[in-house]
Amino acid sequence: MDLLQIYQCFCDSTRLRILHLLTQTPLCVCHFQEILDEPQVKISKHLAYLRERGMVVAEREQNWMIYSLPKKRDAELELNLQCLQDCVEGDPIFKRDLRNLAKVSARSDAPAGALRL
Amino acid sequence: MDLLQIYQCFCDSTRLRILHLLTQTPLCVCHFQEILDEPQVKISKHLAYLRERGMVVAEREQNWMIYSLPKKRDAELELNLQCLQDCVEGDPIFKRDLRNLAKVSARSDAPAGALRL
DNA sequence: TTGCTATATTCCTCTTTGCGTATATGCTCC
DNA sequence: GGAGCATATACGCAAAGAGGAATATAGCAA
Repeated sequence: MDLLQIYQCFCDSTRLRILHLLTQTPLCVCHFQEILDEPQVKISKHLAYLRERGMVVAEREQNWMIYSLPKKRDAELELNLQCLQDCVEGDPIFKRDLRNLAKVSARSDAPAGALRL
Repeated sequence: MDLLQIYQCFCDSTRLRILHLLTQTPLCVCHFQEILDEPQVKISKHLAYLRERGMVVAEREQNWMIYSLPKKRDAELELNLQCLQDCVEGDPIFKRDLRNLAKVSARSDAPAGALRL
């Protein structure tokens, strides 16, 4: 995974929001659906895109697929994720996503692997 | 110019190399051609792409168009340009670009507005 | 088995992007 | 004016991307 692929992954708003959420906690697809308020197919395809490029990893837990950032990330990804977090500070959409994440996590109806906050 | 547009501008290798060079100095099109060793039309179109999105500004100086980063850049662009510089530290292609830039600037046959190192 | 939930994939369409060839524009000098 | 240099734009094309509708797959429960 090189720098160019990082930027390619970053250049869609849904993917940006997904990655931003994953800097907080692992999540399953239905959480993304609820937090981002986007259709399942859209979420699923963007997650596949990210996965093919090594930006996220997935593991199945019963019915759910838990997506997370890879444990070992190389320096470029780490730098850019940090930069992303700095950049979206104060952005209303990303802030709302975090609020929605808090709501979802408060319910704690999540599979064990997700929502490790 | 929002964050998404920044990433869209960053997700092509020619544009990345152009922006990387511009963090060093303003340059005209023929300098990019020589430093990057890419055809004129390719350079010109990527510069147009960047210009349309406010990532670079251009001013004419006689026959030449001098491209540079905007004097006032908002925080997101600044952060990402810094991140880019950190990320390409040690990358052979970007290093070669800098060497080629040094060669070109040593010749100092540049229009007055370019190569303000 | 059947049914249900969660997720992935296929098919299709539309738009954007990237590149090359060719041509146009803008400026300067004669 | 014309020639020549530097740069931009138009056109065509192939490939990638994004989204929706429909369908397929995987796991679980009864």
